[in-house]
Amino acid sequence: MHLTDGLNPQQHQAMTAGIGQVIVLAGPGSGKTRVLTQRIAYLINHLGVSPFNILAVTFTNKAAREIKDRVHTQLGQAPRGISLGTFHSICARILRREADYLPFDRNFVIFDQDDQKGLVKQAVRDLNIDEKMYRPNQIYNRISNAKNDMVLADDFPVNTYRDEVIQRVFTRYQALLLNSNAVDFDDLLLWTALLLNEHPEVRAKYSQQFQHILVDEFQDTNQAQYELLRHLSSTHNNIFVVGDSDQSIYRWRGADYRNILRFQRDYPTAQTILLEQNYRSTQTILDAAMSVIRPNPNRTHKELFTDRGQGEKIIVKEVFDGRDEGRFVIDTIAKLVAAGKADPGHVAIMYRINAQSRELEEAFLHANLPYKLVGAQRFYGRREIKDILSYLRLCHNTHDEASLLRVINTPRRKIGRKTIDTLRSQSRADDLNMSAVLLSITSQEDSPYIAAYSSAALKALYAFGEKLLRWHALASDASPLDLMDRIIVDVDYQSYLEDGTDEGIERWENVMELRRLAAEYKERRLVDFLEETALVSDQDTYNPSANAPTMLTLHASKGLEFPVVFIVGMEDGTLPHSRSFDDPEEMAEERRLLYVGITRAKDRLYLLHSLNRRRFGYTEPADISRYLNDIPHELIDGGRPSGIEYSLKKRKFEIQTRWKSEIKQPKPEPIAQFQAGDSISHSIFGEGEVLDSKLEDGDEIVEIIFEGGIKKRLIAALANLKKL
DNA sequence: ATAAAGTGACTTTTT
DNA sequence: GTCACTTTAT
Repeated sequence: MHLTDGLNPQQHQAMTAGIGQVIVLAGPGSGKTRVLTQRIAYLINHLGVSPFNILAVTFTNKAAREIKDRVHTQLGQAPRGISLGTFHSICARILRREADYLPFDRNFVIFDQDDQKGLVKQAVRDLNIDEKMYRPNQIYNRISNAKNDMVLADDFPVNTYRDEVIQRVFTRYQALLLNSNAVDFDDLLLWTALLLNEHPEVRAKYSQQFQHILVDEFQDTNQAQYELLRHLSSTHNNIFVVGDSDQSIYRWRGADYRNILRFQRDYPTAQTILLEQNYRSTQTILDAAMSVIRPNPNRTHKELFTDRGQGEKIIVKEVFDGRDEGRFVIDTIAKLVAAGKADPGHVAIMYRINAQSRELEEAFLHANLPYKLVGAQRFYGRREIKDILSYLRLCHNTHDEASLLRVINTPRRKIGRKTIDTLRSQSRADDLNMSAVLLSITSQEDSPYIAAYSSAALKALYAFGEKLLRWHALASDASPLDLMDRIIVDVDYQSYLEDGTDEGIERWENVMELRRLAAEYKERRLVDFLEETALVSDQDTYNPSANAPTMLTLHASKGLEFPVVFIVGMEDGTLPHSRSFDDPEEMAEERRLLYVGITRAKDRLYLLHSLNRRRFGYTEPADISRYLNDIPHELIDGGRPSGIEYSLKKRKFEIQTRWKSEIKQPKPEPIAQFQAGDSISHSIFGEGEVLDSKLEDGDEIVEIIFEGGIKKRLIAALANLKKL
């Protein structure tokens, strides 16, 4: 296949643009990834650029992988030597290589958000600041925002006393990070930008290597990332960026879509290319999307068009509450599938906040239907996974206090709070870190720290310290897998997890899953394993296989597409979220968020709003989202009235009475068919014994222990149980 | 030193 | 209603 096959004139223009600065403003579904990959292939094949001289940056590993795969296909071989990855991973690599210039060594660990919050808390405590007044969470946000804007602790703007306190915490926090030989997520970008800024020779080196720079999702860059790109392109100014300011949804993380304007100002000779033709959605969906985004101020309108035709109208559905919402979604999917109009795997259900997934999940569980969840309780956020990774991190870099604190008494090994406090104060007094004190106690008979402990405490510390020394020695040449196995055996992690509950078994299975991942790093170093596990994102957890509907936040939906999309919770307070009400910039972002969601849909779009919404455990009446009124009636199925004609109170009443009459319908009261002691068989789980059976909400819930000791709670009407 | 019981914040979105 | 963290009891 020739490189230019199937490209429209604008895409072709972008691909073949000369060297220099190019900005591609790409509407949703306009083939921007395609342009990016073909551009890379073009550089290599037509301009004879060595892959070694190309840098392509994305925001997620998934996007990076996708581009890499597609370039591979395009070229017929892997682009060897190309630098292609997320901002964070590219920066981590540079920092390790250039550690000599930096205040940490090349074995630094990367602190994730949990570690960061814990460290802020630590800093607050160290300084004897009231945690109630100065919430670590809030301070963490201020610090993170400052770093994204390239503001260091010394330059932190102080306007109030509170700012002054935050500045002190910031300073302390940064010192603690270095004490652990660690950097946080924000530091990866910040340190790299500072490094390039302050060391012309390093800047020249990388700028000369990366002769051609390509950036995906440019609207999501923050100040640090922008400066980074400026430095990296400083000797040649060959920079090709792709973005869409209407899809900028990470403002709260420091992203600034105005970087697009800055780019055009900083590079007045930049070529601008507009991609407006959409290859994904029906015209109806595009029209709805445009009607939602149009009211945003200060934007250049893009007229999205497609040759796919009008397609189906949009369905707007009012439901009574979250339960009703879930039932409607499931019912509708069932009907579409039965009619052969969609596969379950073609469906996405999107919401504003993660908490909304719960009621939807319950609906699926109740109906006994499978689903996929993106993000939420992510794999790498699980306790058992963090435990094991902390062990590995600690072995790799013993200075890592966050990891030490996590594992020093997990599983319980009689090292309690008092012992840990002593360890901490000793380390602070001598300006060391806690591991250094621990290892001193372990390996030096005349260690000055020994006297402070009881003999029982000393014994416990000694036992752990010795293990740590052995693992640390192993860490330099054993594979990640071997080290992990050694640790798991040495601390008997399995019996710690498996406490006889289903949850314990599940946790152990997760550890085994991590073990499988580690096994893939046989030929690679521990540091690579740790780095890649630290930098996976929720969005990377999306698994397109398995034929089941996907639930995800609107944020997580960016970059994906689905034939059928449900957007639930279209209510003022949820979408737009009430936290955004008082800031016009944030309100504009809420619109963009909905715009992103709508434009994920290829064929069918359902917008649901509920009359009642659960908040803080209590159900409250909710108002329809203002955005629904911006969608013209003719796009909506049934020509449903929108705007002021729409009488909310009347509708509320109708729906409530309808709902009541529905539930009043005499449903035959089921009689419990099973009782404790019955022997039964199940098509999947095999034979088992009933432990308990009770009626809940008109369903018979049976608790069964199957052969092999697996306990399950099943709904009798759905589980198809046979009495034996 | 640990397990149990109680308290209070929290819900926006995440590399 | 839930989680994480703190206090209290053993």
